Amino acid sequence: MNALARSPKQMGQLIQRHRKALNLSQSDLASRSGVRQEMISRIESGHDGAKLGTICNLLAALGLEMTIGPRSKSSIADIEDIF
Amino acid sequence: MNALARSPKQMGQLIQRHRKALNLSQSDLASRSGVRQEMISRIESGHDGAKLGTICNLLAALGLEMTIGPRSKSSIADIEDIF
DNA sequence: TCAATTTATGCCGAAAACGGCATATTGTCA
DNA sequence: TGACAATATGCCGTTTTCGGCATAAATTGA
Repeated sequence: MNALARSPKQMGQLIQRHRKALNLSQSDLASRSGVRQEMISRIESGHDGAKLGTICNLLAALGLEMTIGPRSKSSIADIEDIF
Repeated sequence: MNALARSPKQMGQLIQRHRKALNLSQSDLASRSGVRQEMISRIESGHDGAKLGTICNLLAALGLEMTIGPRSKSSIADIEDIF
């Protein structure tokens, strides 16, 4: 299922969600991705300003990928984010 | 149409493609997004290490959005990038 | 309850982003 | 060919990332 990530904050939430879905600790993800546990913590908690390369490394380590498309369809992900 | 962006380089190419599709100059996009023309130039030409927030601003100004999903389907975007 | 694990936070230093400005390079069109 | 627009590159100063290490706070399980 694809989820929206319009802001660094949403991106952090998605990374956390998928990490937990894989039953990985931040340290596990850290050793897989090369990104340190402390940074993962900061990124997941909405920390603005992570580098795109860092995010790409995390997503790859989680078996995820980014796609770009027209901004329109209000998907289920939007509604989930409200609550 | 949704396109893959697994790396900062791919992301830059996509931003450039969509900017041109809208007939915008880098300066036009700069004033819309708050990101300076010089940075847009560097990002479009594969500049590693832009901040996620900067990318989000550019995408929003282009009417685009990011989605995150499982890494699997080799889409047309992959094949395009080979050539 | 208590210990172990997990997550969050603080500080340091090196490297880099980014705003800002200047200017070189390239592209376009008359 | 010449003028103008668009894009690329260089430098400076401030801010921030990020690696690295330490440790506090929170969570989990026995």
